[in-house]
Amino acid sequence: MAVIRKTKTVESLINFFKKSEHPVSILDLIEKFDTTMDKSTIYRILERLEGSNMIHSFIDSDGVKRYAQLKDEGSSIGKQEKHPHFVCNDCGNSSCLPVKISIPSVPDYIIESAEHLLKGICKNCTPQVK
Amino acid sequence: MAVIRKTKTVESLINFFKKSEHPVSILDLIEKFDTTMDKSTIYRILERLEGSNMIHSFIDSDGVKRYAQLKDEGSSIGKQEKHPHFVCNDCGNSSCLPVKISIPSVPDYIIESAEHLLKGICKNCTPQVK
DNA sequence: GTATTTATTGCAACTTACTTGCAATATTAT
DNA sequence: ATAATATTGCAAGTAAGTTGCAATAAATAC
Ligand SMILES: [Mn+2]
Ligand SMILES: [Mn+2]
Ligand SMILES: [Zn+2]
Ligand SMILES: [Zn+2]
Repeated sequence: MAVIRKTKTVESLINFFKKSEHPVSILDLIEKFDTTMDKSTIYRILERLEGSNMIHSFIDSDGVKRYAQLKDEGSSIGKQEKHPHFVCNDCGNSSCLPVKISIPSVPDYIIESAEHLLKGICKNCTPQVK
Repeated sequence: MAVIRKTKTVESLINFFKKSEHPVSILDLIEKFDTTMDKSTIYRILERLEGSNMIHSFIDSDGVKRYAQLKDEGSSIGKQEKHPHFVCNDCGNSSCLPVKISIPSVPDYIIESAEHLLKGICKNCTPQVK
């Protein structure tokens, strides 16, 4: 993986990820940076950022790839090489989950890694008792 | 969901799934039935078969949807509403796994369902001791 | 600083998975 | 057999993602 130059477009994207609450799809980004950068640039930058582990991605249940920042030291999730992801059935937002899911051993298969997508209701969408 | 008519194309696909060892992508099917049916027909039939629970699908780690038959009564996996899937890093074949993965409870989230994609080496690709 | 090297960008053209409208056809119901 | 309607093939369309290339901007060497 080649050097990543600190161009304006790269910095905008990095800043965006620093502030972002939830993983976003490429189309979200293309729309958001509509006037500022070309979609091919966005595709290429995301590829580089992921390749150099500054962001990570997962595949949503409809096959859409979503990108999220790699949180920094302080964050509990930052350390985890791999973590499950969550998609809210209500608002559609997704999240990185700071939990570990254990895999049972499966006869005839050697499991090397796993991807988990949990679905349900996020905190924002949960009816609250006042 | 409307009635599913037993047309030649539908029967071909059902037969194919009955014999199939592994889940297949739509593109696999389009190629396989290249001369026999139109791709739009394949898309539409798969939709109907899945809608009436005769097949099921999952999303591969590269976002590709793969379809597999719903096994019949005898099969251990047939009964399971939900099961994890496996993709071999070596041969690329995928499988339905007849195991249950337990989900830890996650604070602030209500988990309603989960999709698991395990990756590793399948039996065929495992070096065997003679 | 200036010159040099090379990564990155925007643009337009392209590829391709997937969708859609519609008229013709095949199933199913009567 | 007739009528009703689900399904099909085809051709055209949509849109996500890719690519080549010349212009530009970063990083590096001087
Ligand atoms: Mn994550
Ligand atoms: Mn399965
Ligand atoms: Zn929500
Ligand atoms: Zn294998």
